[in-house]
Amino acid sequence: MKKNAAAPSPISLSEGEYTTAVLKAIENRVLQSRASLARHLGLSRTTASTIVSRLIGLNLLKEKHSLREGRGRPGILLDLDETVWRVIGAEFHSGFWSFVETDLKGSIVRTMSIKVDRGDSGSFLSGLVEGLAEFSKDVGGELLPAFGIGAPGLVDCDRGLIIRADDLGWKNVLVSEYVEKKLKSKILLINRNRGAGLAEARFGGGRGMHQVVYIGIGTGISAAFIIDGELIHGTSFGAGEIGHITMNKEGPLCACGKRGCLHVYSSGTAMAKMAAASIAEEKDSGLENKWKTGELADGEAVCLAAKEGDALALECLRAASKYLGLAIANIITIYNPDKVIIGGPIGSLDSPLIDYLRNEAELWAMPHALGAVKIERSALGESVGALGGACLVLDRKLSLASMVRNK
Amino acid sequence: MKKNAAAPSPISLSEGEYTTAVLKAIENRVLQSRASLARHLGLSRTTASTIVSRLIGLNLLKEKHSLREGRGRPGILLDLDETVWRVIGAEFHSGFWSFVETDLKGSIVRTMSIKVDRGDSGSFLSGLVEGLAEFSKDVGGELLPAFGIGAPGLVDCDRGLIIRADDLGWKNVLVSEYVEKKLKSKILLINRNRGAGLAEARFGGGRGMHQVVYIGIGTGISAAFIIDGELIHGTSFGAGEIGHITMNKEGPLCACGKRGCLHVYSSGTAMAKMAAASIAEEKDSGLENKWKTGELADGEAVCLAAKEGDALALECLRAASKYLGLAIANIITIYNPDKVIIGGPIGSLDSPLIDYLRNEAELWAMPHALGAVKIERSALGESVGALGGACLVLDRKLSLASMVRNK
DNA sequence: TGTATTTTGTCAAGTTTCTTTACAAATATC
DNA sequence: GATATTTGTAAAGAAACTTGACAAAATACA
Repeated sequence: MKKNAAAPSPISLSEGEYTTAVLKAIENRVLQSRASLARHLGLSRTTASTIVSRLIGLNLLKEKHSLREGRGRPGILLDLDETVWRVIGAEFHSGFWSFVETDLKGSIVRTMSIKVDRGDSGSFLSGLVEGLAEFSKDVGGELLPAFGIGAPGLVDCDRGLIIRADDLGWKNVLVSEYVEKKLKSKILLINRNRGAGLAEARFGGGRGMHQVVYIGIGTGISAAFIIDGELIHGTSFGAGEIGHITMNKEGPLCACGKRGCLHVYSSGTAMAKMAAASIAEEKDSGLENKWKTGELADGEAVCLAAKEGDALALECLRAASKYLGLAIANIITIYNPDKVIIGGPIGSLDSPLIDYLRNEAELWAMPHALGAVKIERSALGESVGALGGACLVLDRKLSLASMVRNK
Repeated sequence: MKKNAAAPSPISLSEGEYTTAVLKAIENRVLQSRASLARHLGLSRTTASTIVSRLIGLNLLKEKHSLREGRGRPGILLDLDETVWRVIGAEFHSGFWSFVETDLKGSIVRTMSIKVDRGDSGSFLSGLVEGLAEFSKDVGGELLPAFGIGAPGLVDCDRGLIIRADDLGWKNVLVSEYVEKKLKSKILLINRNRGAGLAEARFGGGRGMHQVVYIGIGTGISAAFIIDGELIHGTSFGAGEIGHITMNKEGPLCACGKRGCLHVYSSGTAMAKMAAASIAEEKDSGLENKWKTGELADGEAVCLAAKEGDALALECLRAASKYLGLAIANIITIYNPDKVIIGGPIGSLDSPLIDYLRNEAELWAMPHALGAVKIERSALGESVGALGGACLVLDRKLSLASMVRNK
């Protein structure tokens, strides 16, 4: 019988519904012995046992010490097996490719960074291929056969392409297609800020939370919304673009053509401009020296100066917080999350920014929603965007691991 | 063997994973013959056939005419069976309980409305019980044994209680517990505006859409976010409370204690106040007459006057749209929906409001997100909140129907 | 027109998945 | 130390899904 040529791809109900459920339950640290898994998932102990055996066989789970509690025979604790499989994620950021190798628990075991010399999308792609090939050589375990990539710009996750990245001047960069051809390995693409948010929600301060909002502050501002560990993409992969919400219709002109975007008030770029303007008015600041000696006073420099107590820098942060704090307050009111994580190159710095934001948000958010939320600084380090890429691979660990083992 | 007393309720993987999938596929009008269902869900034709037989046996599906297309034997089209089961939903609104009876497709076949004399939560509850008992008598089919209720205020859907309803002065109204005791039937509770949004997303203009935003405009303003037909509740059931986002820190004082909430600019209450103030300044308006003869010029009256071309009323709508349109623009930018539905007692009126809102939103939303969205007026009629309640019952139609048939 | 081709829906038989029943092992309680 | 309780696994049985076969109902083509 010939197969229907025009057949749509089947809606896969995931391989072994219960197997996925068991893995998820253990990841979420809900319950851990075979018997408690069975109760929790409404399965017989026997079935839970056979599923666990299969997962142990795939090196996805392992047994830990016994759980001594209650009356009868103690159960054997189960946990993700972080000793065998390894995952590679990558992120492109300000001219560099960063790579991370993680275990199944999302712990980073190795990193690498390479510079991409030119700014065109071709160099971006070849840099990625070379970096992945190089970085894959020294993997300290078995590699799950996929790479998760955090890319700049508007990303079509389904088709694996960058629809456009305006600051870089790119359009329709077919990342997955190109890299998959070169490396014969599945490529999973995501916007780097959404990836960072996903990583924070899964492995950072958002762990175990219900609705997480990640606010990434760098040269721009971007958000990610994660519900029960799943990212909200939006209809055309644009959910989270808070940098260009309008805070003030009569505000300064933004690069996007509109007036009064959040971006012109609270981004790293905005902070740097504000500092420069103040310095031009010859206010006293530590930044002045650097500025005069030719160093670029970017948003990060302003934050670090603020941390040292520099009055001018503190004023810049306070001004930026007024608008971003209000935006966060409104997001809390609208969306009722249980965690807001402030991250990105600027947001994750140890500066007074987080306190300013919290104060401002507490002033304007609705009490009921405010009572349910915690606003925290990012807990994960530098490579969080690449870790976000790794999350995409980890989502598929069951099918990837069985693919490797069955061939 | 005694059951574990402290056992948490099992995560039911829904009864028959594939059965649910088949029902969903037919609801979404994706595919309709047994064979195409099988392909779509990755099942054998035999299994699809047996599942369909069971669903037909439960009167959830029925066969329609044959599908004549392509080469071979034509498949038999399947559709929801709207002739047997009936669902009852209810909504409380401005002192009235509204009831709807619907079929499995969410079509309203009968309605009823009763007045609740007093404003206390006791009368609210007894009115509901009496209304449900009364309305259930004349059901034109078999009743799915649950009632879906759209209630005012902040609703805990899991526990079936109104946490609080500030405008009514209620706190901790245990709706489900009370009604279930009286009527021996399962009660499913939801906030009436979220219910309305859910109904619009499922059966109104949001049908088949990915991410729907419903904006309900009445005396207050409230939103609902629906992704793939599922409502976003928020961590503490507060998602959607856009009435109290801050539009202007120096704005007028709101009843909530903050300044410049969307509520004080764009709600029905705000429109009415604006109109009254303008009339006090003796501007010319059709409203003036009604106002002077003692009729309350509420937001709906303002909208209707605006529709008739009244200059003063038009000005009120335009002013209200400036803020609400901006809020909608920002929601579009942040959330990237494919449909924004303007509803509620005021939003669903045939007035110029929708055009004003659209114009304003188009001015301020990010082009990429704007290109993906359509802003439309509510398509469903009056009883949309009660229909939202019915949605909750329809979500459980499989288990409810099999419960009835197996006992 | 008649025959070949294609696709659907269903039956019977076979496979896989999950459950039930039973039991040894490991701990707490009395 | 005896009893009660809970865990993990094995063997047999039940349920769910697949395979292969076939009649039925349409189109395509000679």
